[in-house]
Amino acid sequence: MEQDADNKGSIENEKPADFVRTIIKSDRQSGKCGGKVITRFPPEPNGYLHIGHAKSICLNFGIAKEFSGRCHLRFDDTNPEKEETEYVESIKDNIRWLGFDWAEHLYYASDYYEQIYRYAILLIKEGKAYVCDLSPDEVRQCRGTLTEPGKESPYRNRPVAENLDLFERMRAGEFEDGSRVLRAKIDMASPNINLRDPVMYRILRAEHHRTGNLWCIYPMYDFAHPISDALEDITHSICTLEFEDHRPLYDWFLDNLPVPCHPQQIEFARLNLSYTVMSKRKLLELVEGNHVSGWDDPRMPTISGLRRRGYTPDAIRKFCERIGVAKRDSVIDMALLEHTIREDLNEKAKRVMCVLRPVKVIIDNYPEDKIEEFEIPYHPENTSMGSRKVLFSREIYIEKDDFMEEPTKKFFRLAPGCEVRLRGAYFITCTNVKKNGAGEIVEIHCTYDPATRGGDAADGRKVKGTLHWVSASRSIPIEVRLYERLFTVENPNADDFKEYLNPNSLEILTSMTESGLKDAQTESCYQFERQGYFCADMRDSTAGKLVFNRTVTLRDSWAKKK
RNA sequence: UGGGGGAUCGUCCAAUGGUAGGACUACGGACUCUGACUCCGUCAAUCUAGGUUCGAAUCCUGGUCCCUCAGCCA
Repeated sequence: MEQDADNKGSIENEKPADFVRTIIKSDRQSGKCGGKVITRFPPEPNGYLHIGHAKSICLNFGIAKEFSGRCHLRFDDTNPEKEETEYVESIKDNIRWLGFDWAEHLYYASDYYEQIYRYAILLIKEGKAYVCDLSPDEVRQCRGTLTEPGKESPYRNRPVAENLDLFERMRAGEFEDGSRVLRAKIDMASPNINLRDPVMYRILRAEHHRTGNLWCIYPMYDFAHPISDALEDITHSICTLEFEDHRPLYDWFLDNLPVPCHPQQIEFARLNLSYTVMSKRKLLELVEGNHVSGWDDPRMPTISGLRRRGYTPDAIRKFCERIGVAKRDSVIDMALLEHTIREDLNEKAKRVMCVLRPVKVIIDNYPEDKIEEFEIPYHPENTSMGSRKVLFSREIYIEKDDFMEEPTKKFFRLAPGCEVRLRGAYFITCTNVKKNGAGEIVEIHCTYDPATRGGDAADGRKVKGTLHWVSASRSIPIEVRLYERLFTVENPNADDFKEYLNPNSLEILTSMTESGLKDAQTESCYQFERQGYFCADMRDSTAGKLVFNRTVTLRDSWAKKK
């Protein structure tokens, strides 16, 4: 029994399993479903996937892998009014990009329409479903409230033959949209409102993204979902907490239908992240209200947005692993996501120098037409990443923030009379500054020490500060997009959430970087030293002008001191 | 005020009757050709009141608070 075909990626002996894995483990031990584990990720193709979906994807695909099972991708496309092919394509892309593979197990609830219909007929024949002619409004009124039971529909006890006839004519298109529904005959007095004769089918003349105009009746989620799961031989149907109340209905349908198996529904708490919103409705509003540039705006918590921002699949998967899975409502600190991407990129990203907000430095004792070449490693801790050549000249740019005319006590960057190191090049000392009429510094004058070539002093003297720099004449301009959190408050999940939009969530700069970066591939990530991690934008970069998105800043303990 | 869930450091997750532990954050410090990374350290929690027990975050009873459900959405 305990043979280890299931060892690869197995978690069975590792750190404490979450409650879902604990259930699955014990199901396997008891031999339930023959020890098989088949999960599914069932998105509705009515929007883009976000990091919350990534949690579910990692859970479902992760479990399948760990238990040597499989995970299906199934589009839950039972509402043609909202669903589009554009969304199914983006969803597939996102899942593949995250590193998961559904192999040949790609399904659509719409593939099961005929079977679902036959099951409905079966329920009618057994007197467990009926056609109801009440209007939507009347249905609502009869449903009762949280504290009062509902009233039975006057159509509840229609003869089977009449129900059969009516339902077939519903399918045939004889009735108007909304004029009738098929309902399960369960219990109008149930304290669980989902059991008060829920609607199974509605009449809806809308073109479906896959079935076109073949159908004018569509099954509801509650009816289609358990059947779809069962038809696919799903063993564990993992969903979010709000479906907990639906589980008795899920089970009722499966118990009353001759389905091949009865999957177990397990609910977990959805992901919430601080400083952002996660509901599709709110994200859609941001897109449609042009508060962001689209679903893939780098400020969006969508998979596409995170990708454009420079997040890696590895980091997202790691993040999902770290946040855990439980049943209590929670809000994950955005700082954890940021920590995870820093950790990943620290290892992977090549270091280069880019001066975000340039100010000119003139090295007065450096020959006017001399150009030197310095070979600087791409990564201080990983020589296998190689190195690049950086050109040095008499006039360079440094960061505006790296100079203070009247330095504060702990400031150990450039200031009049102070010596600093230019990364990989020379020590320089500031002699004086030139200002314009408005009092702004336009030139910083320095001298360099030829005996510090390469960045180390022959006499062993130390400097406290090391600055990044770029040759004024041999650097290239790039567009840099500095992103910050989308919202100004930790929890913007109120109706007026747009009031909390951060007006400074995007700042666009023209910056100067090493000329070698002109060949940067889109989506490649770099660390701009002392600034942060940046990623060549996959959409707006052109041959003439590269655009870099700031993925995340470096931790900055200096900024905190200030 | 019906039903279904949930309450552990500031935040997330563990501990399943036997020393409340880890991660993130924050704050110190060491190191440093990135004020990064790394390393070390500090602060910090069992919703509440009873009960069972040698022993309770865990079991029992009462209370409190939070989430969720009244779509022909999923």
